[in-house]
Amino acid sequence: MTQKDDFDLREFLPYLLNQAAEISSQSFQRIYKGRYGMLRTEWRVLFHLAIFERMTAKDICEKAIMHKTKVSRAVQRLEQRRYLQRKPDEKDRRHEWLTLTSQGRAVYEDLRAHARQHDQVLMQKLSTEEITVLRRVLNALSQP
Amino acid sequence: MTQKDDFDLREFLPYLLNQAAEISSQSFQRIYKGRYGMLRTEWRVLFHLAIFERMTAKDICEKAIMHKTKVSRAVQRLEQRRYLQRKPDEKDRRHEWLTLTSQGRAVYEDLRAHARQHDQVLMQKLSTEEITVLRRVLNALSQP
DNA sequence: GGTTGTTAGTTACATTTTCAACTATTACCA
DNA sequence: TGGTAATAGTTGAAAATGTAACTAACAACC
Repeated sequence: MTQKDDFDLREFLPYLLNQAAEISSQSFQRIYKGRYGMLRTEWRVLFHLAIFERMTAKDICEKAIMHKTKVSRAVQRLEQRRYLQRKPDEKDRRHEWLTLTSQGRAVYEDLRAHARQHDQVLMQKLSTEEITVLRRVLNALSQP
Repeated sequence: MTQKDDFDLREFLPYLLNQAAEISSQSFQRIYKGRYGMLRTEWRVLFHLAIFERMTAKDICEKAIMHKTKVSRAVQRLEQRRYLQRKPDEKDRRHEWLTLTSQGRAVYEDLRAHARQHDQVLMQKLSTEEITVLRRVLNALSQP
């Protein structure tokens, strides 16, 4: 098993990004899955609602770059657990406004604390300059 | 939909990494899916075999950080399409050595050309220094 | 030599995700 | 006004993934 081809996977950005994303997600998954039995789609929706306070499912799709069926199902499950509420828009009843309940907000605050801690650990592998560059670059790459 | 919380998702690394990985993967996915109906697991296995020439499924699991069932199924599908061959190890028949067929290699070469081109496009968004840092950092984060 | 443990890989089943079709509501425009 | 198009969101079936249990082959130890 010696390398033959001159193409180096470790330079191919989609591959590298996936690898890093996968690994950094796994440890955080243990937290939200272990504590609340949540899925990745669910914590993402929860976090967006906590941060933006009031959004429609469409808003979340765009911000989080998630497909609408994923969002729809995550919202359903969060609603079942009483982490969020829906209110149809009065003027355009195709829209539903989503907000967290106080219970949902409590879960968020707990997870946020863990997220911060989790990030600290990851960042210990990096210099402050690397962190700055990384964040800037990832944000740039996230604009499609 | 205005931001309320002081926690910025755009600083949370697992989130950022996922977002960037997702977007950068999508355009490449169009290529391998569109041209060969392949899945992400499959192009990854194909690329590993092309680069390392001869590996067992276990080797691929380790290099690519993929679960063995994913690898097992990707190998099955690649075999069905005659992209790879299996040969049981003579000395230890629990191992199977995997190699690409010439057909598999041709597919790889085609995809590799697209991968390079795809990477060029991504990198146009970044400076050479950012690219260097990004690769280094992603490799560091990929070590679990 | 036979029992127990380990390893490589597969399979079965449950959970998630994807894709396409669907409903309900509003917008557009002749 | 009426008819078509567009939009927000949901649902069902198919595909993919994750988890755990499984087989087959070898190792180690008594």
